[in-house]
Amino acid sequence: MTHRQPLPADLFDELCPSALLPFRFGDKWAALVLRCLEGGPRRFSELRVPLHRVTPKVLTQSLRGLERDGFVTRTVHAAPRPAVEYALTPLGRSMLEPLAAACAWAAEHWDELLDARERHTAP
Amino acid sequence: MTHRQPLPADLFDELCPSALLPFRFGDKWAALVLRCLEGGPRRFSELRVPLHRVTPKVLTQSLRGLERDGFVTRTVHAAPRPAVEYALTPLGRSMLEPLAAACAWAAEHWDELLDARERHTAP
DNA sequence: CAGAATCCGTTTAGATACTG
DNA sequence: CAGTATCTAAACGGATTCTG
Repeated sequence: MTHRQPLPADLFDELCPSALLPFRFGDKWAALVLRCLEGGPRRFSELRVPLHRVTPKVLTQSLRGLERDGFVTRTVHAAPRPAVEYALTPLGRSMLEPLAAACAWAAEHWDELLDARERHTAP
Repeated sequence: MTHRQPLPADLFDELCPSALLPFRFGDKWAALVLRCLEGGPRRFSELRVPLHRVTPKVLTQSLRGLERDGFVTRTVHAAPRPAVEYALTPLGRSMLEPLAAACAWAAEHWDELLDARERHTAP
């Protein structure tokens, strides 16, 4: 016996798109945005500080995507002064847990990955 | 007090790229490929079956990326007959756990997300 | 068998500047 | 303040064809 269990005939029927979703549930910055909202609602300009390397256009895109998928809400306050607040929905909040697990993994294995990458380019 | 804790000044220093990594650690199919290798080494043509919707080029790209980052190994066997086997490294295997958590989340909340998306396009 | 080569269309990101 | 508008560049994904 050279091989163990057979693979399913079509992984898309089995896993897709659910398996893909958490890894591509939006755009490049979605994960970071969600984490920024962990501590409570934030305004656009507040989010721009930690994400200052993301242009406003891209940040807006990201937020729109997350809003569309039900991860965050967008609330406009006219008074006392113009402001827009983004907040996590229960769905968005429920995503924080697997997200944190993935981030913890990354933090722990980041070095190994960099080593592997370096070894690959300069053997 | 309108707001809670302050956000870090630069999320990139704090989290990036580690926070981004698990969500974009390669390409679109990387997660699926890793899951295919969970049960043991597989040959290219074996992987093509469950991933038959991915063209060989893209699958190769994916595998090369995973190899570069130390998630999988690529072994060429000349005898008894030409074959190439891909297998998980310990690093790749360690990724399976957070991956499974994320997939479980997706399976559980997939409906909610679809609902949200539908409600958004057709309110 | 296990890809490589080529071409191509779409999506995504980023820079820059401007506005209700 | 909270974006929008434009433009450009790159990445990504896919179809097709070919090869050691």
